[in-house]
This record gives sequence, C-alpha cells and structure tokens, in this order.
Amino acid sequence: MTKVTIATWNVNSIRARLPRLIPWLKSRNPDIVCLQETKVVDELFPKEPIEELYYNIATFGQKTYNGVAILSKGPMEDITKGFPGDDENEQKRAIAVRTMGFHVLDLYVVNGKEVGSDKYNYKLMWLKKLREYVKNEFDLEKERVVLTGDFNITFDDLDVYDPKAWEGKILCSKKEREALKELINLGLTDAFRQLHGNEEGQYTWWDFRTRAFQRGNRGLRIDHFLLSHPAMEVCTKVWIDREAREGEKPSDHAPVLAEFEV
DNA sequence: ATGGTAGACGCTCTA
Repeated sequence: MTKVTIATWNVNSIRARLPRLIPWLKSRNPDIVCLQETKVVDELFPKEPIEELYYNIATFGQKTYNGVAILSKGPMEDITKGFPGDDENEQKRAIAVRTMGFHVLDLYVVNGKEVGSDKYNYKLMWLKKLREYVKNEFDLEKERVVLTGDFNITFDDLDVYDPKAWEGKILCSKKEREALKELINLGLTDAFRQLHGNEEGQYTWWDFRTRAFQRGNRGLRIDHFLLSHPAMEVCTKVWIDREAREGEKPSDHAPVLAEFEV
C-alpha cells in the first residue's frame, strides 16, 4: 500500500501567494495539487520554484481573473483544458489530467455574484456544461475520478456559519445546491461529509471583507472533493488545513487535503 | 441598502 495525497487550494493569485505556497508544499508534501484563481497567463506562471520541489505542472490560465493549474509528482497524461467545444475566449476554469492512477478534474466554479444576476445564470449554465462533460468523458463506475476545487456552493446549512444570514443568498441558493446535487447524482460522493458525518464548523472560505476568519470562524464550506465510488473506496482521510488561513498574507480559502491508500 | 479587504490592472472589476 502506498499513500497518495491530493490537495486543492484556491490561492487567489499564484504570484501573490508564492511565499505561502512554497513552504506549504514543503511541509505538507502533497503528491497532487489543484490550484484555482491563479490569475496569470501560462507564460508568466512561476514554474521554476515549484519544479524545484519535483512537481510537473499543467496550467490553464488567463490574465487577471480565474485560472487553474495542477501540480503532480507523477507524469501527467491526457491533459484537457476547459470543456469540449469551448472557444479560446471562454473563461479558464477547468483542467483535467490523468496522473498517479487518478483522473483529476480541477475546477473553479463561477462565483455568480448575486442570485438572479447575469453571472448567476452563467454559473448555472456552466454547472450544466460541467455535468454533461463529466457524464460523457469519465467512467465513474470503474475509474478513480476526483473532482475537486472551488465549487462556490455549499451543500446544505451544515456548511454555513450563519444559515439565517445566508439563506437563499449566493453560494447557498436552492438552484445552486440543486445543480451540485445533480452533479453528485452522476455517481460521486462528497468525501469530506462522508468521512466527517454531521460535524459542524468545518469551513474552507472566509470573506476578507468582513474579516470573517479573525472574527470567529465565520466561514462556508465551498471547496470540495467529489469522488467516484472507486476513488471513495480508497480514501482514508479528508481534512481542512486551517493553518494556511492564518498568519501573513493568506488566501481567503484554506487548502483541503484528501489521502488515499492505493 | 450595501460596507468591509484583497488582487490585478491601470483610475475599475471581480470575488
């Protein structure tokens, strides 16, 4: 048996977060890392300091906004960027690779701004495209498939610090939760909830604007590991690395790490 | 009815 650790982290700019990312990679030493909101074109992605830690890197970035990247200690095959049929102007929010015995999809789901807005409708449309893509391109019954990243959706009120304040709001609205449920219903499991039961207060994102972390864990759980059955079967642990949200210049998200015995 | 912070960019947008 060997252990494979897969991590996800919305870094909110790879270049701004490098002083936090590099020491974190050294201390946690994950085998595979899915990054979101890299906010940089591929040519300017700071590859060298990450390659020095023996990672291969696949990037799918754009200027200023969005952007995803996968780091892996193993070789990466079948690198797929975006969804089938996307044109080059489409927002850069999805990248998939086959590495170390897993199909890994790194996702930065649309935020949606406000329920009912154009961005909200784009979010729901994007989630529909994601579902079709996963349904058509991956064998969830037979393969170890890992969908991870910033989903910008809570599953239910257990994932919310103040459910009353967030009721029906963006990240918590009925339509978003239904879209996430429809994705799950393809044959995926919310690995964190599967292994942690109804544990409360487990969040992955805290709003900078309201100083939600410092003011007492006022967060949401929106960064997820959605696993196919063969992946869930070998998953032994999922945990949120709150330490990375503390200290100088953190991202607004904490990393989430999943461990597999394969 | 919409502040607060953070990041990239270039005096504004996105989260």
